[in-house]
Amino acid sequence: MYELRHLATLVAVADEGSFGRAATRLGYTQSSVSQQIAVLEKAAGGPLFDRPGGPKPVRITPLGAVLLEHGRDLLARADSMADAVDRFRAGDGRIDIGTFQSVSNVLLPTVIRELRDAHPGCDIRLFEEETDEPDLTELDLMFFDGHVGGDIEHLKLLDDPHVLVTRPGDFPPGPARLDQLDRLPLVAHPAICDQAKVEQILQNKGIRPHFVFRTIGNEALLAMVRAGLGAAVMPLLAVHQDETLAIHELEPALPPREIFLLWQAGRTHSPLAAHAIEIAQRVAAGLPKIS
Amino acid sequence: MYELRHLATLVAVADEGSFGRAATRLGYTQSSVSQQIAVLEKAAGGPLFDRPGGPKPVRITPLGAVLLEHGRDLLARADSMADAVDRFRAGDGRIDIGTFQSVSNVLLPTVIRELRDAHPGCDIRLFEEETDEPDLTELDLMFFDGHVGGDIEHLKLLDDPHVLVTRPGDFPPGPARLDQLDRLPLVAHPAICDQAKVEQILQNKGIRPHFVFRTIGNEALLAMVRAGLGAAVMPLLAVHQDETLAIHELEPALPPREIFLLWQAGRTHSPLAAHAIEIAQRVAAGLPKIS
DNA sequence: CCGCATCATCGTGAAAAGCGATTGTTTACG
DNA sequence: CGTAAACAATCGCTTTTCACGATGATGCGG
Repeated sequence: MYELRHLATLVAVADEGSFGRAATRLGYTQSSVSQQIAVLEKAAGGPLFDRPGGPKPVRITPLGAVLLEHGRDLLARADSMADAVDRFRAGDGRIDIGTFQSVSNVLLPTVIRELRDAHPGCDIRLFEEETDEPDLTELDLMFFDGHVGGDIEHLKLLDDPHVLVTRPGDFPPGPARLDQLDRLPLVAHPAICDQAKVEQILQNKGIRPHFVFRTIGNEALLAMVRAGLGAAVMPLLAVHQDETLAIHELEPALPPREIFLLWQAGRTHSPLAAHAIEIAQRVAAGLPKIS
Repeated sequence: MYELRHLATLVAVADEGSFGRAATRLGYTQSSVSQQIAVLEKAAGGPLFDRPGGPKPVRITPLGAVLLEHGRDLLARADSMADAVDRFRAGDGRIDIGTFQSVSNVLLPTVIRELRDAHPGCDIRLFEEETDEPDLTELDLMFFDGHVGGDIEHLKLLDDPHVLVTRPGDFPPGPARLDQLDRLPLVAHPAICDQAKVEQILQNKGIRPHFVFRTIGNEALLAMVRAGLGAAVMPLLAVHQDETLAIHELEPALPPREIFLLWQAGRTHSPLAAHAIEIAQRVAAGLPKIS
């Protein structure tokens, strides 16, 4: 089998026209170059250079030219492979991140921006699926608001408290008592993932809000609140806060929505993924609480 | 430096999902595969596979995927290189042959046909230059009608006798005496190469033909003979013999045109070139004499 | 005919590749 | 819960390869 080292020697000899000069260029001795060429010639089945003898430069044979042409190509590609590895280790490369529309309206953009700033050459791909059973096999990382079975490792990023969102005049300022939700007209997310858990808890407490509208879109929910259709119980991070809306903590507090970062157990992270995890953790820790 | 052997192992492990099965496939032992991957991992600077332990298959890491992708490409190209070498040794490849219009009207087509039949995949390139100083540096072989200085090896293919060509009625059948050429209207090649030597000899003997037309084209010369412009003294091989022309040997014979096959001294021939030399020699030996 | 430049070859020591056996770990199955 | 099976890592060892320095062979130029 041909080896790259031998081909590098072949190229050096062809370039220099001399075994000795090729040896100098490569940091070998002349005899070593002779042997390497001999190995190649045995593998190729014929002489690769004509040795005129004396001070005349050696000349490639037709057979040698065949090997030389392919050899140069191979070496160039081996170099580009080494480059690709170096770039990857430096943080370049691709990362596939899974997310959910209902999550990370606040978190993800910040993480992505920091990641891009740190690794300008990287290729970040986002995959958004609304499902209870995420498929991590094709992803490096995934944001998710709950636990997941299987061979998954998870890192808890933050607790996102549920709040009541109303029009400023429709509800007395300050915290809201949970039982005040009973029979209240509410808009909310569809009853999947985290929302399902919230409604289960309310039901267990005998609290029956009146769900008048459901949508997956956070902005649509808030628009409905502004339009007076009803109030909203939703995770704080899903609320784009401004003066047209009033935020009320709940008492007693509902269990917060827990936001996790997931990845397949036992998997070695790319530098990019490792950095993304670190950034996500830091950004999550620095998020403002209820304002 | 990465070596092809290591990359082949990497690919086998990735394909098989197991160090042991990769070893079986490659004819190694499992421990050897472990070591090869370890070498690669040291070169790449990180793990290339996640080893879950137990019967679970090993899985490529992102870093490993980078190496794997390039490695497959490199190995495929190394294979194609080995193929190219094999094909070359079997007689495929390219051959560059130099020729002259005034030579090889008979010889070259036969040689080319035999060569193509024996090596259907080969690439034969012909270079025709009318010059007294042929340049062999870019050619594998060259047909030529004379000696050449420099580092040239030569193989004499055949003696091509000079003959007198006339219209059947214009000259008594049978051999012609050389002195009969004196003052005879002749058509001939331009006075270069072989033709120059012929005219030198005639002049030394005091024989002064009357050259009424010169052209490089053999067919044009013969057409002029048919048209009655004059007779022609030319090498036999240049004559397309038919009943419209009469061929006369010369007495005493002029030194024949010698046709050589030339190549640069000390150069290793490709199988194709070696075969071409052998064919040319055989075809030349089998050529018909004066008919 | 003798230096000069060059490549081939040989002997030696070092590095590596490969192997077999063993150990440790994880999974699957009773 | 314990055991067997599958698997990779590791260790000691042998064989092969690699690289070197020295020496010999060859063709060229004065």
